[in-house]
Amino acid sequence: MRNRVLDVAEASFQERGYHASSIGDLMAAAGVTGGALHHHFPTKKALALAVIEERVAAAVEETWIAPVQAAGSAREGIRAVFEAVAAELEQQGFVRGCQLNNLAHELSLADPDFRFALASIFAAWREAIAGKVRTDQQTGEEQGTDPDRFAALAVAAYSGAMSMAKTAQDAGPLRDCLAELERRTDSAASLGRAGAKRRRRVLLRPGKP
Amino acid sequence: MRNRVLDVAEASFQERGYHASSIGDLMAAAGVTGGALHHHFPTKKALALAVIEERVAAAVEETWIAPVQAAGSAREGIRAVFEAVAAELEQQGFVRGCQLNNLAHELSLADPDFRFALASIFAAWREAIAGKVRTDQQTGEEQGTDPDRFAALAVAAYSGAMSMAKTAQDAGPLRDCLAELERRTDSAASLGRAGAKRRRRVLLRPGKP
DNA sequence: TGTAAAACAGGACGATCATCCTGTTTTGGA
DNA sequence: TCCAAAACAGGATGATCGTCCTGTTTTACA
Repeated sequence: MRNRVLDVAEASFQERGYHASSIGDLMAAAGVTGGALHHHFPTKKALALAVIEERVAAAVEETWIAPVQAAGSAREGIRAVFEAVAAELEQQGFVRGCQLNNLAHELSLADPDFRFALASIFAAWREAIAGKVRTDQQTGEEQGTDPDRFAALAVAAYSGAMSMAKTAQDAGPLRDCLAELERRTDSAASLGRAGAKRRRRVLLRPGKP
Repeated sequence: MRNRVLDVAEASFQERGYHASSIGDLMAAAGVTGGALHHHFPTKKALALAVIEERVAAAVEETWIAPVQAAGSAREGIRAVFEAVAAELEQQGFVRGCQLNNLAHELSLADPDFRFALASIFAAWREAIAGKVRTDQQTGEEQGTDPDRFAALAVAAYSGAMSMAKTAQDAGPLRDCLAELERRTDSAASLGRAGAKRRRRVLLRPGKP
């Protein structure tokens, strides 16, 4: 029951945002009475904090941290995630945006507790990438790379690309940013590999809302 | 009077967001009665649309488009904007975030009218940078650069860095991303210029909220 | 099996929200 | 000067919000 509430809250917060998600809507969607919800989550803030700490953090872990750590290198991991997310968005035909960024924009200034919880997820995300770069460096790669700065750009590029993709309802910005990151990587590594063909721009069909 | 309403709405939307800004609060802050506000803006949506089209678009024009077009090159313009914004944030000691991104996250999925208005601002922003790159290319520079992809990455990196800066209340991500973008630029251009010294991390004092 | 705590039901509560209404004042052109 | 339109005043209204309250049921353990 508690998990059913978290399920619908997670989905509603991502699609409608925190303030636009009313407790009544969540109760109806989860099939839960007021008393039950109030028992597990005394306030709406408590519910949102649980969503952030239990669901958003897990989503970042699943879609970013684990794949990057499992990849052959930080750069390969980043490319894999960008491509996987872009492909998923194009397949489902709708861009809901990044859960972490959506809530970060709406709640960071609303309450310090929200901000701290969200900031720690950002920090873990960045640190996972930076740590992977440091691992790569032990094999002689990425010698000229500052791990923290590299991680900051990777996270920022993804977050910003998702923001554009959500607004345009088009996964194009993700593919553009990945291509530009890789082109620069190629040049920096002096590989001189020919740039990829110009991708076709996929216009997504509008989704549910 | 109409402008006074737009002033407080613009500020409140950026600091608290759309849904958390009540008409009553805006009326009190602007010193405007309900009748006056309803005369100029029949609905809250109409008010937000006016803020987006008249104020947010102007803010992007002022802080990004004009400086980039006035700069010696696209890369110089981008660096100037990143540094100017980072310096401003550190000086005022508080990160309110990017107006466009804040509203884009909260409103893109809420209403198609909002989404279209926000998407056109993103498009103008990207096109201004891409256009500057094309101008640079006429002088022989940036031959290997795809203007649209380059612009996408610049906008995404800024948007994402601002998102992190807002959540961390620290301008560091902006400086990190700029440094990483420039390092890659240096390598790509084979200039071999020594990387900038590691910047000091400025922890901003908490602001008003 | 007995029992205390946890989990859940379902409605009540005051506050706040966005909108709309009927008037009054101000403005600008004839 | 006249007058119609725009600008503004200020309260009314119904809906919806988040929270809380009093009971009932289920669970876990001794």
